[in-house]
Amino acid sequence: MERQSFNDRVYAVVRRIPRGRVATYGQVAALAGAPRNARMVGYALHANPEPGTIPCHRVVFRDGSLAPGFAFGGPEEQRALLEDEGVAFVPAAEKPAGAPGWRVDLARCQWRQ
DNA sequence: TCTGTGACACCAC
DNA sequence: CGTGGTGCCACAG
Repeated sequence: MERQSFNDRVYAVVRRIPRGRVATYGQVAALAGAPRNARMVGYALHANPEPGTIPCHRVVFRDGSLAPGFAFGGPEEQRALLEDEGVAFVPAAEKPAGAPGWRVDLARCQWRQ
């Protein structure tokens, strides 16, 4: 049972993310029990995303952006999902560049236990 | 058994 | 301020 790999624990944390809220890889990693394993979190979701069970689209970068290219087929699709859940977005002009044009407002929608 | 790799995060220049 | 490189740890071959 607790024999579950780190990967499985990550899925449990991601599943805990409430709708309309987002969490960063680093936060998920911390909740999983490894603040330094942020990389592992992404690897875990990509290794076994279990579509429909794990809302990986609620997991974003520390900057509020998403994984370019590995999202559901486009960050645009993910943006639509998050917006539909009630997540607030901010234009890239509001913050440093780097994102495709928008970013999740972590200040308002970052999941807090 | 060991090596390589990887949806990140942080620091340095 | 922007970009690049490194570090971390666990899983897969």
